[in-house]
Amino acid sequence: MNLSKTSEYALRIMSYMAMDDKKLHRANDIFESLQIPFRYLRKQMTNLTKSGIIISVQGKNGGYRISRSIGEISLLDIIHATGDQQIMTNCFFGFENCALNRQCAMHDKWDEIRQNINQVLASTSLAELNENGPDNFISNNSIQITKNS
Amino acid sequence: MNLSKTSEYALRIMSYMAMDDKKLHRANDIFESLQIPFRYLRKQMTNLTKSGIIISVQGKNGGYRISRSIGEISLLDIIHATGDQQIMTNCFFGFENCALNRQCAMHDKWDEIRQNINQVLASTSLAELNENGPDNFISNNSIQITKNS
DNA sequence: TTAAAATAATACCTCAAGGTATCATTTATG
DNA sequence: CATAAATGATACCTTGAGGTATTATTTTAA
Repeated sequence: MNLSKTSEYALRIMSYMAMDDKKLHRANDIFESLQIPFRYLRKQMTNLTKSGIIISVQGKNGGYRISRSIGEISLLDIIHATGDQQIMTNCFFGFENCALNRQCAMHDKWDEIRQNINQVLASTSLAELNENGPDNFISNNSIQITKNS
Repeated sequence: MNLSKTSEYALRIMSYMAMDDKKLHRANDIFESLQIPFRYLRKQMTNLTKSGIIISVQGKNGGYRISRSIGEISLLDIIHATGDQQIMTNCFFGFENCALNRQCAMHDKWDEIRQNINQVLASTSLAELNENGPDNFISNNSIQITKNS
C-alpha cells in the first residue's frame, strides 16, 4: 500500500534535481544529498535516462539534467518513468477481470479512491513542489553513509 | 501501491465466510470457491485464527467461523488481522521522520489521501459488502486449480 | 596521448513475501 | 479403540525487488 522504494527514490531524485533544473547534476552530488545507496542510485539514473525524463552527458564533467520544463513533469510522470505503470489500477480484491466483467463489491468506492490519487499525482508538478519551500523534501534524518566507489 | 496478496486473500476469505456467517467453513470449501493456493490458504486460516478475527474448531467436522458480528468487522480490521499494520501510514517520499519533524512537500496532500483511504476501509463492514449483492466478490475468472492435499 | 572523471552495461548477491511439503494433533463416529 | 477428517506446527523452496561489484565506454583537459 506504499510506493515502491524505487519510485520513492525517483521522486526524491527528481525533486532534488528540480531545485536547480538547468544544472548538470553528478550522481555523486545526488548521492551526497539524498543518501540513496550509491550503486543503486547510479543504476536508476541510467534507467531514468532511458525513460527520457532526464538526459545524461557522459564523460568527464558529465552528469544528468531534467529533460523538460519542471512545470510539465508531474509526479505521476516520474512514477511511470520508473516502470511502475500499475499505480492504483488494480481491483481492491486483486481480481483480474473486475474492471472488465462483473464488478466486485468494493468497485465503486475503490475506484473513487484510485481516481483521487491519480488526479493528485497527475496534477502536481515538480515546479509546484518547489513552491512548497526549498529542500523540505530532502531527508532530515541523515545518517552519514559511506559511498564505497 | 496495492494491498499485499496476503491481505487480498484475507479480504476475499472473510467476504466469502460472511455470506454464511454462522456456518463452520472448512478450508477445503473456501479453497474450492476462491481458488487461493490451498496450503497457503491453510496457513493463513491459522494466522487469522490467532488474530482472533475467526475461531477454529479442530477435529472431524471442524472448520472456521467468523468470531464477531459481520456488522462489527471492518475491512481495516481484516487488513490489520493479517499483520499489515502499515496500511497507508507512510510519508509519500518514504522519509522516516516526516510526520514528526519538518514535513515533506507532499505532506498535506498525501495526508488527505491517507485519511480518505483509512476512513473508507474503517467504515466499510463485511455486512455492508454483503448488501452489495451476493458473491460478486468471488473470482469470476476461475481457472480450475487442483488441490494436491 | 594519456590519465582522470564521469556514465553504461552486466552479472551477481540478499532477503522477505508468497508458496509448498511433511508431520503432528484434535475430534467425531462406527 | 481405530480410523478418518479436519486443523496446527514447522521447515523448506521460489521469485522478484532492492542492492552490490566489476568491467567497459565516453569525454575533458593537462
